[in-house]
Amino acid sequence: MKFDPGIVKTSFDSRLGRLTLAATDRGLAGVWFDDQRHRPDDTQWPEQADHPLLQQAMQQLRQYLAGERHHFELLLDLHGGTLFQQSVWQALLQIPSGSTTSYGVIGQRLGKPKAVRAVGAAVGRNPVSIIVPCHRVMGADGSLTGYAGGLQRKQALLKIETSPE
Amino acid sequence: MKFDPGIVKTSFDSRLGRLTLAATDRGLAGVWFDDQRHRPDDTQWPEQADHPLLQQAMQQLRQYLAGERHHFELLLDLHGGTLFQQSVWQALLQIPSGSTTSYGVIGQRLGKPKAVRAVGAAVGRNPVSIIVPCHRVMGADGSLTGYAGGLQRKQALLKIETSPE
DNA sequence: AGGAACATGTCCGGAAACGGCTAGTCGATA
DNA sequence: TATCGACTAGCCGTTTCCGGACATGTTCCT
Repeated sequence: MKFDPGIVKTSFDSRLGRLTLAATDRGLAGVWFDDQRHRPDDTQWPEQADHPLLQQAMQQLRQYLAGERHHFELLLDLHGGTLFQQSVWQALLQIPSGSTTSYGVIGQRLGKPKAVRAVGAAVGRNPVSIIVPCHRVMGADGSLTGYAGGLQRKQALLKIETSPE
Repeated sequence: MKFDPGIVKTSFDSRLGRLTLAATDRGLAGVWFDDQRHRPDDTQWPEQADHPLLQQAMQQLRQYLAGERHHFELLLDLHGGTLFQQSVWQALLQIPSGSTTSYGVIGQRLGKPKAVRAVGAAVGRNPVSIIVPCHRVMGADGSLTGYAGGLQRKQALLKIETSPE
């Protein structure tokens, strides 16, 4: 995955582990757990903790993880990634908080009912964890399948979203 | 490769095999392992063991191989060889002891980024082994590629240069 | 005079492997 | 029967890997 040269980042510790956020001049481009899979090499990206968008994102994430917020209001930059991946990520944004769907359903919505595994792969490459809700995708039978940040975290996120208050 | 008619030579046994040294009145013109490739026919060259330059070279080589010396102070005569070859050999002299470079990098430095194979060929024709450090050239991926005196020796030389003391 | 061979590196195309899947089958249970 | 678990074979975009073609200066051989 390729990222803008003008990218900047910052990190903070959350209840689910340390998170790193990245932004381009087009919007929020990434949110990764430090130990998750498919994490890009961000060693060359300059740190800029006072970036306004990163500040907003950090605050909204804190609120969300505390159960005080259910959806995000942030400008996203999902330009990295192939066309197919982008369409999958867009589909993820349609899943309302508190509900889930399956890889097959997403494939159907994209008009490629048989590209199920490909959907799985694309979901796994989602660069903006939590905010682009890749954790709301389950197996067709409702089973907790996979998560780049570990099933533990996937379950925790779902629990936050379905908690009564 | 053509050599001066006034050339003289001498030989000695080293830790890495028997070495033959040759000098013209302009400087040290050659250092070859007896079993290496591209070795000139020196049968007609007169032996002159007490030649001062050859004596100095021999001593410095011994010190180097013992790890007691890291760079050489000798007058070199690299007139044999084409213009291109000479430019390559000059480039070799720029590589500091203890570090390495690649054939491609040398090509770029010479302004001929695509003449990589030619560089390889020229490096292989280096007449002054060890002192003109052709052994400090690796493949682009860091692989131990080739050496007229055998990869065994190439590795041994690199090890000497990177040894702590 | 002409062609092959070299101590390489880059690029490109195609083949194969790899997934955060699914639906179907087949026995083994209660 | 009805259900469940284990196993299988398709499905498909992406990534990775491998093989070939090409560029370049010199030498050696015909």
